[in-house]
Amino acid sequence: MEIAPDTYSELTSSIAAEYESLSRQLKKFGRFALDNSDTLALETVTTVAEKADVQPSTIVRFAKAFGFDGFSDMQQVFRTRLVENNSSYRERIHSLQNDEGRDGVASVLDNFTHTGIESLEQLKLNTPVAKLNQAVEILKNARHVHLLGHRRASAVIHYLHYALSQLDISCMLADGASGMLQHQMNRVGPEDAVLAVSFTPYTPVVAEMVALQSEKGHKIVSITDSPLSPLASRSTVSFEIQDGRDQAFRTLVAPICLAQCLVVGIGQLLENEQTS
Amino acid sequence: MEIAPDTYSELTSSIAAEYESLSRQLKKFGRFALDNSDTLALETVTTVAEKADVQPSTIVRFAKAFGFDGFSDMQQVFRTRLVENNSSYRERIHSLQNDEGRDGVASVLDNFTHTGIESLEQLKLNTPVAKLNQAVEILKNARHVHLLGHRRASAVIHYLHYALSQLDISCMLADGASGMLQHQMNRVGPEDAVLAVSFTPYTPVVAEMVALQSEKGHKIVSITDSPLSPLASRSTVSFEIQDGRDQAFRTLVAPICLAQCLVVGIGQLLENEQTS
DNA sequence: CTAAAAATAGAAAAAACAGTTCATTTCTCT
DNA sequence: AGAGAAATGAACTGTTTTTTCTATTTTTAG
Repeated sequence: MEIAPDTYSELTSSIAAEYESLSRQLKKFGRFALDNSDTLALETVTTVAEKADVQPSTIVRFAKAFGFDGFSDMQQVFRTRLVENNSSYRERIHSLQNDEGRDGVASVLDNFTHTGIESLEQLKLNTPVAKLNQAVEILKNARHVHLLGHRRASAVIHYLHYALSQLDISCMLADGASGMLQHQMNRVGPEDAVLAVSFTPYTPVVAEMVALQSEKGHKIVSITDSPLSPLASRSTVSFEIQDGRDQAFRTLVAPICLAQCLVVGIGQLLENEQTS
Repeated sequence: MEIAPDTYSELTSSIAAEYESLSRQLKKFGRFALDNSDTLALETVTTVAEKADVQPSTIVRFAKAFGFDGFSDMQQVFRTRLVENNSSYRERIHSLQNDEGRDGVASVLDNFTHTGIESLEQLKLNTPVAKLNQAVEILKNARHVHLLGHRRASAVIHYLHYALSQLDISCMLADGASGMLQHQMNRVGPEDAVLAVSFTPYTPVVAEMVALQSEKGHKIVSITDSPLSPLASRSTVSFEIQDGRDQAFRTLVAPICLAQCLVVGIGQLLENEQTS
């Protein structure tokens, strides 16, 4: 490496490109640097070294390996980034929320991050803790958890399938693959729980299944988008995530976040039981 | 002044409040400090002194007048501002995190909504529009889009599968169901594109598949979490979503949002073509 | 207008720091 | 398995940086 990168993105590219040719400690620090650019920008070598759990000399060697004079020289790159990042943020605030001047795919990004943030704020404000506790309790105690959701909701279901399995909770996708939905749902027993997810326009078959399971008296936790949803009235606990604005900006961000909360909530409960 | 402000906004208020009672040089520097917070955060006393056209000792006296130990102590306030401003942490924290005393599943909700918001802000700030355009272009022009992702990433893949299908884009899940991954990937042709999603710890088989497809010269768009990811180097376009903090709070919120941006970006392009 | 008090500038002392050197460990190739 | 090479860790050194101190200037009050 002869010539030092002079922008942050050049530096990350360089690190990524030469990563494999680096030695053990240099790799370790490279990873740290990419994940902690703020620290690199502000702290002293000694402090950075402590946080990255390497020797200060390693950091200087790292810097030299990428063509810098030393740590301070490299640090400039991280500092510049911090300032520029920051000023671009201010500019966006300045041009209000509609982000004038950004169009095409850039405005799409702005819009979705913005509505995503809004919907997370709504999620936090509108989700009753009692419901969360109830749902977590039901799911934790279930012999099997059956995951029901089609179309948009299938993303949420698949996340739950993965995450619950990690917690050693027995769960099965009722995704209707190969036309087996009926069979999959017939296996729900009285000690099981159904976790159903569905948004407008509610897939009829999902609504039917929920109704059926409800009649059988099975426990149902549902994530949906309105108290008027066919899922809401039939469920033991239902979370209604208001999507707010128009259909064009309906986002899965809040449902995914809620799903994650449920999983971690269960995880905590299980931990507590183990330690006690 | 007895107690030092510990946030930037507190400091500005203090300066404003006591401005009139300050001496000539202290006023001069106070004004400079308010107008050049970046300089204050990054440069040394000597440098700041030169730029502000005062003596270093003046700056130290200024700092002490506002209750700090000295320059370094005061500088911390400017530095934390630089970092926190980046995620507009301060503003959001007021609306979100005031809920101390919430514990159990309530604090889980608070934490995840909070980190979700942070990661969406990071997404918006750190996603180069050029990459977005490039990715959208590739996916739109592909004969078939092959969706590759396991474990946590499968949620993203399933969302994409649903959403791209809605746009009448031919896409196929390469989810490795029934051990068919190899076959599924063999069907990728030169006019196709692969959309791969993977996060730490990268599923080896996914990384292998991406490497293989890359060698064949096929177009690959990837969503991952670090420039050092095995996906990043092998892809035509790769989005690296910094997860920031510790594993416990890794969230799918940003990847899902990005996926949605890609889909809508493609949708817009298709619309424009129809109308023209 | 003068004297005392406050503020300021410059320099010198103290502290912190980056970068280097060298002994030790780890890796690699024969 | 052993010798040589490369990488690593720790202490050390020369600088830079911060802070304190003092002489000088400016301001204020009698």
